[in-house]
Amino acid sequence: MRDGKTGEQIVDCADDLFYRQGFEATSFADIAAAVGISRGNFYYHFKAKDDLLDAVIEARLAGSRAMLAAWEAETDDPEGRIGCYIRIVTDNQTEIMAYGCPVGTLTSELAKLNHQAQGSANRIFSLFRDWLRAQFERLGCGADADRHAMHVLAWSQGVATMANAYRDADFVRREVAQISGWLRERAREAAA
Amino acid sequence: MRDGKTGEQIVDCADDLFYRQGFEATSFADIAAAVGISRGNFYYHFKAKDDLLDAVIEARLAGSRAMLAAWEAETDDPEGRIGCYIRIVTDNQTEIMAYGCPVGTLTSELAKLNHQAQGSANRIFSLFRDWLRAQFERLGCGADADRHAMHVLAWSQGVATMANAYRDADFVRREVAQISGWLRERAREAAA
DNA sequence: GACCAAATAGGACGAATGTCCTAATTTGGT
DNA sequence: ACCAAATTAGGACATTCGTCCTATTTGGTC
Repeated sequence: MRDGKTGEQIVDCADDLFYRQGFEATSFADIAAAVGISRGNFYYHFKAKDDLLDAVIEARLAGSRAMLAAWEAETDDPEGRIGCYIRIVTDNQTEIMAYGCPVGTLTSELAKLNHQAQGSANRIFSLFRDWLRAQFERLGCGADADRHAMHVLAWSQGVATMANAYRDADFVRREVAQISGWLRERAREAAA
Repeated sequence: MRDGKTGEQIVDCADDLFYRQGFEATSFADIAAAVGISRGNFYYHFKAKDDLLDAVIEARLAGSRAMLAAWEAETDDPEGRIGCYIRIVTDNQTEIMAYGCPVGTLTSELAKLNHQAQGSANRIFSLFRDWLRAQFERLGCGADADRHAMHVLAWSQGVATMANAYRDADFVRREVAQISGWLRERAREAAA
């Protein structure tokens, strides 16, 4: 499973299609057409669709970890790092306006399907949550760190949902400015 | 179409199932079993699944209008009315933690399916948006009224998404308290 | 060049889907 | 009691789905 190039191509294409069309709405035929292989060849690499979903979630986890590492390399300042997270919504504006947040829309879909992979998908949320909490702790927010992390997560999810509904780039910019102001205040009050 | 009791029962059951399972994941067999009619009888009331979706959206619009009217009857105070909207997330906590926001999850799903009813579903958002804007205008927020309305909408969507992911009632309460504080500040600065 | 395991293609399978058709039943007015 | 219209039931339909099975091809090793 997941060996060599074809396995990775399947995961990459499935990742993309799951994001743009949703998990259930994406069939093996869709993925096979995108990769350029036959449907039958699928079960050599993944013995079920759920296994493919697991692999996609694992890939997203790895991608998210790499993104966090890049942000950590970019700056040592906690406020700046949290700012990196905030800027996701503007950096990926086009995709978010078209398809929403990859994490939020997947977890919502899996929750409705009552799918076993709900827990795995939530681990992506927890990855960001824990990382944000660590930054808020370094900022000196103490016991409020996790609450602030949840607040920022919820903020990004709300912005993504409304950006997807209204495709309004100005709204996204305004919200980024507003939450940045909130973050600055948290940093100021923690310094005191 | 939509005449008499059976038509309404179909819409009610479909509304509920679309919310709990999603639109695409809900089949005619599911709805027929819930209503207690045969699958074939369906096409006498709705000639296609999309027509049923339209009827469900229309029913949700009507329900939302009724809710707004109830809030308007409850209090004349704009801040109090906006507070009614904010309290949705606690009043419907159980359902939201299990299935998310009915409006947000539907629009997200339809966006991914690139479904024609996207526009209709967005009208539910706009119903609340316009109503909230009107309340902020009466509060004296002037040109910021629509931005505040979008902010409150995004806030509720973010809270619903995270509540759904983590099923954390305390988080919901904290966020309600926080946005209520924000609202009070907007009222205070508008009064000045 | 022979051999073998890995990888791929293509089709078969049953189940489920949305849709449509027709016959039976119920309803309401005369 | 009767009839026409409204309503319902049940099955047929083509299609698509995830899954499985079996050949065939590929690529490397002696």
